[in-house]
Amino acid sequence: MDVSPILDNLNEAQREAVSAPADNQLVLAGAGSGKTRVLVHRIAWLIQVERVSPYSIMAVTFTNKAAREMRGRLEQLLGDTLAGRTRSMWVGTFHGIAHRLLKAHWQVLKLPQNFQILDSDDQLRLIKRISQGLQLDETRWPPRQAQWFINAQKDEGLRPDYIQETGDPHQATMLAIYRGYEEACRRGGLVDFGELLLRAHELLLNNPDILAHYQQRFPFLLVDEFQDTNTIQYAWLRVLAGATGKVSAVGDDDQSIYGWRGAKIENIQRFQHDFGNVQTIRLEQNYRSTGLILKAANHVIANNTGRLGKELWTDGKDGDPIALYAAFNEQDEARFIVDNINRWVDEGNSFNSCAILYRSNAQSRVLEEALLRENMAYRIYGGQRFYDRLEIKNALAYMRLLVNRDDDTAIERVINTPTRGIGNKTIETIRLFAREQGCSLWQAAQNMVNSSHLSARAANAVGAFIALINALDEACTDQTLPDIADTTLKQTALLEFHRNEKGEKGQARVENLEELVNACRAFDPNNLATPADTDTGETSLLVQFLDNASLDAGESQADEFDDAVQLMTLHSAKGLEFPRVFMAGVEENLFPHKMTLEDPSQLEEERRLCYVGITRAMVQLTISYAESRRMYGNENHNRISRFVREIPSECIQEVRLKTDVQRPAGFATRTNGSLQDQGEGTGLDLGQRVIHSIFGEGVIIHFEGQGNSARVQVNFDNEGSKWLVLQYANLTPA
DNA sequence: CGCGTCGTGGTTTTT
DNA sequence: CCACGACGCG
Repeated sequence: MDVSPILDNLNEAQREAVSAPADNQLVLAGAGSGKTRVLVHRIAWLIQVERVSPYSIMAVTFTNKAAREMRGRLEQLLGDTLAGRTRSMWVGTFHGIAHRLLKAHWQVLKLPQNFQILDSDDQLRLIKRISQGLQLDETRWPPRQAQWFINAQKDEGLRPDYIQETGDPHQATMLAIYRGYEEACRRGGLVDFGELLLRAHELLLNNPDILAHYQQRFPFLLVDEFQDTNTIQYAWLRVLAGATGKVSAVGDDDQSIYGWRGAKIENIQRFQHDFGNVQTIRLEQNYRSTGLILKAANHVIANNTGRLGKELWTDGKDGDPIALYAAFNEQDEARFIVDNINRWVDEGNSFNSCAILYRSNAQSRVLEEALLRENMAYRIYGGQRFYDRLEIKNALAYMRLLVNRDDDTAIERVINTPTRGIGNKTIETIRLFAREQGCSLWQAAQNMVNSSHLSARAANAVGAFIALINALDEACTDQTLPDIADTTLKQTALLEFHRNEKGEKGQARVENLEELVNACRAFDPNNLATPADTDTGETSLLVQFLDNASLDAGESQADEFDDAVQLMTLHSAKGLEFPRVFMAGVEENLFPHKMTLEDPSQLEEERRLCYVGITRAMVQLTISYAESRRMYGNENHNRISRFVREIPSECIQEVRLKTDVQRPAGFATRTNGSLQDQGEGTGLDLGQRVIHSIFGEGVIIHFEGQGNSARVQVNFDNEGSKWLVLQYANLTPA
């Protein structure tokens, strides 16, 4: 067997990981160390050298993107040898695979065959209704909090009956909502994300024959991003592996940034204990960043305790030092970044080689405004995803009703969208009736139209709705998926409804709806992140499409190929890399965020987030912070983040503006603005302290325009920042 | 039912 | 400060 294609071009550690004995292994893969590569080559090794059938391999990831990438690269690496048999391998997300198990064993689980997946939006709506049903005051018991509670319990594998009651009234209320919610899900055949995992776990735990089947089928399990597994995922994996299954766990404890939503970094250590004979391999050679960037990252993360220990290194160049810029305020910071991008692009680089990373989404606004002012194309990641959009969810709700009339969440969503005279009053009456009868809203509505439970007008409207759905169903029989979508949009008048919406919003929504039809046309069940078994022939294309829409929300935005600056939070940057990275707002209280300062473990997670941020940069990293930042309406003076202080000074070069104006103490010397915007010839300078007869003292933060129209933005100590026309402002240096 | 006003809350996000 | 949701009026 010629193993060279599998082992060539791997470094020693990678090779060791790929060719390790077919046993349990833990691969600690540092940022940019070729993790996916190792995973993919490991699978190839198992198949070609260890002669493991692809049929016996399961590979689990967290995101659909990662699953798709893995499958793609796998097919690329051994497409020929496998001759299409990659399909028999299970590659997917935890949720996708759990879904597949539930679909295969719906009868055992006492689920309706076409159970629907509840996304977090649907979940929240449902919880709201449960709370209302329990007569709870929404301000005292915020549905969001209940949702958080329920999901946290499910992540820990806890059903209501297993939760220890503490006698705490708050817990009691949350539990009551949880119970009501579970009942509603059971009645409606609804399964939320946590439930998918929980059920998949229970399926194996409670059915020895089924467990034995899967244990035999999958003697080899591979898990990506192991540091992100939560309690239930870990438990599921452990059950599935049993005494004989071999697990390759790949992850990086230093990049664990999802503890706040249940990920258990400890699972890595537990894995070493719970699974026998674990060989641990570290991938520390980095192929992404320059030496100084890696040095900075290593020093920052070294401040965390309890690490498994890893140090990135490169045999590449040291590269440029990290640039550090002290901005006056967030506007100045944004302008600085934009200026730098301009210069970078002037040097022949592309816009999409630049990423601006920030801790919280609120920071993006100022940055966007600055980019907009410069007419610079940008793309924000992590916005609303395609299948999460209101208009799309409405359309999907209609399509769900075609599959299952008893889907209450779907009815709730569209019974009066577009408006058809079924007001809140009527809906509430139907809900009440349904609750009394223990039936679905659809059944209740049908019943009430035929009896005289409703006013003539309401009965008319509800009857029309029922007729509409039935007629739509009829019209869609035997139609292709895109035709079903198209017919739905037209017959329900959704398209019309949004077309009549005023403003650009309606326009965008119509376009999205048209895009939905395209998505239906392009839908290929064989090309999913987690493809269904070939033996699920009973499931209609429509059902598969709907399931996929719930499990894979689609990329947040199109225009992937535009040359645009990339904006995103540090969290969503994980796994990505960019030649030029700007980390903005690196200040105490913002990053680390002030909510984390009290708790050492949360603070360490912030530090890992910083580590993730630094290691995104390939060529040049620029860190900036603002000495003054407007947050929630008032001015904040934050100190530079402790994380910056953890970077060795030889890795950093402070950016200073060339200027000879004296600065008041406390302000870093200003640097590098674009020259025409610095108020030349006005006797004033950016960053200068000035006095205004009415507003008092402040600092100049912007210049704009020339001559008579020249304006200046001054950040006044007591009045906030204001734009003034220079000619009339009568500013004197302080 | 649709629009306006008031009040509140405001890390991070995938599935 | 600003965005979103609840509530009340025409």
